[in-house]
Amino acid sequence: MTRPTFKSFKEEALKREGVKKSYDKLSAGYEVRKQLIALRQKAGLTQEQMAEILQTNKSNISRLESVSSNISPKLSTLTDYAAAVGYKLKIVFVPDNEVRI
Amino acid sequence: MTRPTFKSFKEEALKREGVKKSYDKLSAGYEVRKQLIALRQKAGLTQEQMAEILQTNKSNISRLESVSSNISPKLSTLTDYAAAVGYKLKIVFVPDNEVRI
DNA sequence: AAAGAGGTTATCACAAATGATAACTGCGTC
DNA sequence: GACGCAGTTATCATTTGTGATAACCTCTTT
Repeated sequence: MTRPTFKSFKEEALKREGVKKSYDKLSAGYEVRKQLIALRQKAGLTQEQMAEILQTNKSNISRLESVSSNISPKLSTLTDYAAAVGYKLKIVFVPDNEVRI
Repeated sequence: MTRPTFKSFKEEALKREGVKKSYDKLSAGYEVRKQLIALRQKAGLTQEQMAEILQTNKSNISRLESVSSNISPKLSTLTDYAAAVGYKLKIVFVPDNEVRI
């Protein structure tokens, strides 16, 4: 065998992609939404008040927080939301060493 | 004074928003892009190889990584990118206790 | 039971991110 | 200098997130 180069790397990558595509988008999104709700509630705000601060409508806040929503928000949307309650966003990339069955 | 309620909270929030709007979008985006590039390079991949894994084109990868780009990527875009190099995304909300002049 | 508060869902219009193609730069190599 | 490699930039088409409005649901209160 040659040393691990692009071809093998790509296969591994695609394996990850394939297995986790739907799962990831759901879980990542799910976690974020839970955090959004928690942040807002900790600040003691309603969706409507949140909407007022962010100069939008409560329905949009609801959609953003909604777990069943399968939209993938923009980074700036999350940043704005966080800023509205006095937080900032930190994006961390963690190695994905999970065992695949 | 009454206890701190929505009105005062909103004023503070808007202050944060106003001061940091442009700054935040730049800095947050800037940091992320630097991380993206670092991740890809650590994996020893070119933009073109990255594009192949993600089944897109190298120009799109370049745009995503480009610091001068003022787009705000979708969460799923970052997640996919990270997954391609064996990482997952963790989004942390940190209190923004910075001193404002 | 009527009214209000808090949240959800549907829909439409609009803005913005992404996909795709092509042309270009800079750089090293032959 | 021609060639290939890595990355950039511009442009257009398409997809998708977001803004806005309205109707609805569930509690709670009166």
